[in-house]
Amino acid sequence: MINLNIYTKKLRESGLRPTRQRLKICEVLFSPEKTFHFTVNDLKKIIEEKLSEKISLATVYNTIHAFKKKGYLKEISINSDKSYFDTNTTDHQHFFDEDKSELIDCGDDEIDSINIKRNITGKKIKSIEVLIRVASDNQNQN
Amino acid sequence: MINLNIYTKKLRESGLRPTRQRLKICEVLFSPEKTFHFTVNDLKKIIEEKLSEKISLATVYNTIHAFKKKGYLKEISINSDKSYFDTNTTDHQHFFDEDKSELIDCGDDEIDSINIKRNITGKKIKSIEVLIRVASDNQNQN
DNA sequence: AATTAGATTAAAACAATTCTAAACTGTTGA
DNA sequence: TCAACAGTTTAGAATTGTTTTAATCTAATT
Repeated sequence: MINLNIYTKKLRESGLRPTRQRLKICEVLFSPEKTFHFTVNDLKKIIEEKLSEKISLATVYNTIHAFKKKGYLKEISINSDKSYFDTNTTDHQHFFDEDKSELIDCGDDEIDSINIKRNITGKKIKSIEVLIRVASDNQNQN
Repeated sequence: MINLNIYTKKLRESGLRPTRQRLKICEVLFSPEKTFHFTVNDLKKIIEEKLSEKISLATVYNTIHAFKKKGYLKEISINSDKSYFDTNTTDHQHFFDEDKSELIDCGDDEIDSINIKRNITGKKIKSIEVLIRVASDNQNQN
């Protein structure tokens, strides 16, 4: 399998050994042509149901965290009980569909670049995150 | 006390009866000249320590939620274990100081207005939230 | 004052995440 | 190749923020 080396490399670069479970995580995260958004539970389910590999939550969490730290994954800020991750690590923003609790990418060409005219003394900007909340027109918006 | 009527009004408009505990919450939230950011625990502590009023978490939560629903408070999206609220309900954005886990207001004049060039079919934009993460220059940024 | 609808509370329940400790496995070096 | 070690997996326990519950209390209404 051609991808195995790529996965192994990503794992090693993240400070992790390539184990059976972790390679399955890589398969899910890094083989699709398209990037996607997921929660930890989504990922666990995919691995157990589609790839028939038993995996514990702890393993999913520690691998995800290492990838995030290394920059192979991004975490998206939403007020939600769960954490959402994105396999697209390039600079881009998101819509959040409140009806479906689902993230939608917002291309750089779909939003004007953001210009911040202020500095916090002694601090450096680490990231600029934009979240555009959307919901169906006719919805109760409590 | 002049403010009592204002507090009572806000509570009633939020569908709540003005009780001793809730009036204390109002005192904390709505009497300061300046708006501020807080977590539920911050609020509980202030009420118990500064105003010497015993209050249960459940009461804090239900009151905060009613105020949020009514629009008297805003919740800020941060990836954090806790929820952050803002007594400033006008349209504005935030810096998040990762060193101190602290929100800082970003005035409308400090950021260019955001222009989204895309519509999600059948959906309406509910809000546009910008979070600018900052941290001290020399910090390990794991 | 009595009634009632809503509020308060401590404690239990809950859900996401983190931690733990024991069993297991990849890696290294003899 | 194999022993030994360091890192990994796992189930389950612990933790944390938040929500729910059910009993008691209180504000509003009569």
